[in-house]
Amino acid sequence: MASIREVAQEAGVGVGTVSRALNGSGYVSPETRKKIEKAAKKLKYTPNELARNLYHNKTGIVGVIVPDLEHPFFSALVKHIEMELYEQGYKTMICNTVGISRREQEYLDMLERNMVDGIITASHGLEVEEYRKQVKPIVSIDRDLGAQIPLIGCDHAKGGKLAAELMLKAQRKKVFLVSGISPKVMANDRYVTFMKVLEENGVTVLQEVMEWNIFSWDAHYHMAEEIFRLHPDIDGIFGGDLAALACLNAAQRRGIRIPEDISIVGFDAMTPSNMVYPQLTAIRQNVELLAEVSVNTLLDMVEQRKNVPHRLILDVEIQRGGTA
Amino acid sequence: MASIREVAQEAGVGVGTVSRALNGSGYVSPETRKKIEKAAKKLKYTPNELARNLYHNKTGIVGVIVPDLEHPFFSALVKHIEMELYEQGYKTMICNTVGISRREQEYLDMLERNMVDGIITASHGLEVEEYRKQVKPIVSIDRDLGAQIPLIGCDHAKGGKLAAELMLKAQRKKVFLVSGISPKVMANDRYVTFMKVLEENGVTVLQEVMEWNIFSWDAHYHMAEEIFRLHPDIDGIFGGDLAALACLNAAQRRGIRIPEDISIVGFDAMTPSNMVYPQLTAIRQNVELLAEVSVNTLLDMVEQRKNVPHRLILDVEIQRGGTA
DNA sequence: CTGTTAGCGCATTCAC
DNA sequence: GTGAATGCGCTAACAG
Repeated sequence: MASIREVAQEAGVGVGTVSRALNGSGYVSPETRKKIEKAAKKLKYTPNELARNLYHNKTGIVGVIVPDLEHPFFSALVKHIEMELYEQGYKTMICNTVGISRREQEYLDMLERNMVDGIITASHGLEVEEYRKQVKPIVSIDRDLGAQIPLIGCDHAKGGKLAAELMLKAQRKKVFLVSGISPKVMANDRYVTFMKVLEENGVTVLQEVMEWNIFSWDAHYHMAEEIFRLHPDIDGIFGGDLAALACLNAAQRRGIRIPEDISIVGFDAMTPSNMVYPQLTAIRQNVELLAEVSVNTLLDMVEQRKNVPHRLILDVEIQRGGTA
Repeated sequence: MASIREVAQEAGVGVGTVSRALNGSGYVSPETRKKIEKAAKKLKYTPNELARNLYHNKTGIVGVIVPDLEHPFFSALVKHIEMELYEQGYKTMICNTVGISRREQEYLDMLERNMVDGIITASHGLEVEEYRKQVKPIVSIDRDLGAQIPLIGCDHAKGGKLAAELMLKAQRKKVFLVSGISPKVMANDRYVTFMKVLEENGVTVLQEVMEWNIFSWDAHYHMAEEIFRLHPDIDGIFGGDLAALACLNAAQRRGIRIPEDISIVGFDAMTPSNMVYPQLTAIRQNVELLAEVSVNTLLDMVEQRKNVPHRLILDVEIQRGGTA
């Protein structure tokens, strides 16, 4: 509540001196420093960060945009991003777009209004053009927003290949692929590669396309039920963790033996994939690393530390479970 | 980049007029308004929110403190809090304390420095005294921080009672309770009530106390393994969702039949409880409502809309699954 | 109806 | 070494 001016008055010095003393910038004689510190303590002085922000035109806040915080992948991603940002002295403002691209737009506006110093976006409802207009720091996860905006993601193609190989090893013949609908995101690569590898080896691949911004468990479960109803003869399933888990559950409910009758492979390998029995076999992406790299790339831009690379592809690996 | 002054110059009017025209406050003649709007568009004027914040001494940001964003309950809670805050025109700043009370303290400091207008805390590592010092709006979830700070939580006692009744109905005789260690949080009530009801009915209750700020799946799983190793003869388990799911998994791995041999009941009934097979029987708290009430209570304080109640207890209900 | 002025609280010149 | 003055960009009160 007390301002720097009141402290200066109390200590009988000028505001400039108080500022220097408390911030350790510039020279202040030991005695006046003592006086100032005493005055500050007496008045319970706390610097008003809003004034600082205005002066420096910087808030130390980074915006993080995700489609759904309740989704295990995004909650883990945000958690690690927040921790990394904290290490580097930044705060995290979060936004759930829940499929509403207007919300994405509003966050971009906040960038322009200086409310945040930069943005990490993992939600992709908005047109690329809107992003291109921005001049301030943005980092994109899993979707190419043009040459000006760094892109970070995992090696989806390799993930698709690994998943396909698991199907081949288990000698599956009729495999179901649950994929997203958006060709714009990198995740699409894993479906393409998965299909390509399997079809080259004479395996039939059926496909179900889900709305790419539907993340609810119920939606996944209904889809799983439909898959088994319409295609009772499939012997393999590949999809995101949630889709895979929903299929596992639906299969168990129907008494299908796993992995004898069917192979199920997920993608992400987040915590819930370990909660089920048997544990889900899945392709794991390294969320911690993804968060760390995203944050550092963004802060390189914010603080103009160095030139940032345009795209970074992180490795993936197999989480061996009991479903494939 | 362009400031209000430049717009005023471009339009050939004063800054006050520009401010009024663009904010819709005060009267501006249609023609000057046109001029101003044209000038603003030409210069791509965007108001700098930092200056506004300084003037109003308000940021429109609410801080949300949780122990672990990756935990299903907290990720759902934060999601719904964020959505509700958004509806009311506020932004969400988040903080993962991951058990480090220093982080909680730093967020309280931000309150004092005016970086956030208020705080909703669901993390309880810090001493109550530190909270009591604060004069700005704080709402606490699940822990009593004194008469000045509104407390919101669910009816843990009823939850414990419902869980106990499930055990009684299944005629369990030796039940294991996985509880947290902190007597300061409301969650403690459910353990107390659970034990009380069962012991009154002649059921033996064993107990394992977990570090209350450990939320990792691995920790839970190891604990579950230990429980079955040391107490192979138990026929019932009650604990948080994660503990219950870990026990379910460990039981299935050991070939224990569920629910024939053992009843497992969770608390929270978050999404992962539906992913397993059979679906977990659990006590559900209404996270959406919890989020909504917390936000509204806080904003009542921030905007001084009305007197806020000291404590609010939300109802719980049984999620019927296949494990009890 | 509109232009001018005075802060919001702080940090940084520049004289002294 | 230190104090006074200037400005960050905006809003609101006050003249005109």
